[in-house]
Amino acid sequence: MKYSLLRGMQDIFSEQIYLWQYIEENARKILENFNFQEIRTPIVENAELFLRSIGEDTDIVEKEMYIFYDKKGRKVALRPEGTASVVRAYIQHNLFNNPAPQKFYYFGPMFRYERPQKGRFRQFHQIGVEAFGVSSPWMDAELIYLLKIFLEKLNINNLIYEINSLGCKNCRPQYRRVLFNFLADKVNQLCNDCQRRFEKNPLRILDCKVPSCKETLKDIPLITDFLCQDCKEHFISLQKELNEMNISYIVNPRIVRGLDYYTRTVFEVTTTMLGAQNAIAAGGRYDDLVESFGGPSTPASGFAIGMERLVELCLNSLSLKPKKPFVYVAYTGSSVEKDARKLVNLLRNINIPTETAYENISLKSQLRKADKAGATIVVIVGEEELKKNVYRWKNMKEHSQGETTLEQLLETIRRRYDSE
RNA sequence: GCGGACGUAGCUCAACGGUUAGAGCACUGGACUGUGGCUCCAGGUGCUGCGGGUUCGAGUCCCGUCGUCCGCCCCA
Repeated sequence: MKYSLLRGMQDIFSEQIYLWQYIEENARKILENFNFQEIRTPIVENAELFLRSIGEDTDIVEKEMYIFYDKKGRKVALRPEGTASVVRAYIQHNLFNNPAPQKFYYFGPMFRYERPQKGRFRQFHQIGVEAFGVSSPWMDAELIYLLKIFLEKLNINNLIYEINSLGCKNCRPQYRRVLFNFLADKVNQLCNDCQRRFEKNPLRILDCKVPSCKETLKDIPLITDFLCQDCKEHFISLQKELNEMNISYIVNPRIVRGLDYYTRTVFEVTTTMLGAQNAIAAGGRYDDLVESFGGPSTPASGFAIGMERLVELCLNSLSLKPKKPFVYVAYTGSSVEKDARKLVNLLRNINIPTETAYENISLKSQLRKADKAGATIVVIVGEEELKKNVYRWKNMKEHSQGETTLEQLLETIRRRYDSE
């Protein structure tokens, strides 16, 4: 083998692709019921777009970005996530002039240069959703509700929904100070990772899993006790609305997200089925991001679902029947090949999935192929039958066969196919 | 970025450092000259991931590299 897949990349085909298509079709249907519109943004963008929105001190920016320079020396990047691009598009096309809310969804590949594991790839895919112009917690609740009915539609249960509020630019700085003071004299009792986090991103210390840190930090101040009045009310309303919608969730004040732009609501949907990569969807509110990119002050909220992880769960929760041809056209020799070709095209033109051998091989082989392909009806275009102006048909499931005229053949196939 | 395991046929896996590397499933053809599945027969089933090294001799031992998996970091 001369060439093989780059590390962390994958080919998606055969059984898996049916799942991908099924998931995408269902996502589209549900998202459009909620009046989200699809948006397609480029995979390559100015690197600064991501560096500034995600945050310079985050892992994504520090070690995971695919950055390179194009022929004009522009610093560009493969997108590591979708929100920044949609925000860019929202501002660039003045979509804030349209009536709020403006709601978008996208499917597509994202790129992060990480060490691959199960459920973690360098090119991975997300279904993303972004809603602009609404600050009401109703929108946050709606996003979580949307996630829930989508995942239920895919028959995935046993998921854990966790929410938190990270406050806003008014209350978070105060919390940071409290946190800093609390941690200042404990730093050298913490694990190496936490000591590093203390310098760079103290919030991350909250979800450290090292037992000794957990012990040292059991009385750590929590953001939820320091929210300003508006943030507190926002968070309480969100919970009320989730209750109304019968969504069971956990308030986890230790959830912090890996991107810096979040404000107020953040949430995660996790599973215990995927090992270390347990997050299957996550998102939150980012009320300051549009303005920080030069747009008008615009509240916004969104989330992303990890396709590969979703597909992994669907392998257990769904069993899809593979796509098969309904009719297989076999023929008995080169003298009737042209007639077979005509029939194949005729069937396809009336939307009957049809397969054939394309080559002059024995009838036995053709029937074998028809069987392997899962065709229900085989039509045999035979020299003897053509002399009588009829086609031979064979029902592979009922083990019956007979001869019939072209019109009757098409009519019967049509009726049988439609009743499947 | 750090630590560990693994890599043999399309797939699942065997082979004490010692002949020409095997089994099942799948695949192709035939028995059946114009009729699938079942059975039987015959067969590609292969640069043992790749490149070096040790050795009389390497699928096996060593080094490098590529890839997969697991844990950490982190994330979807």
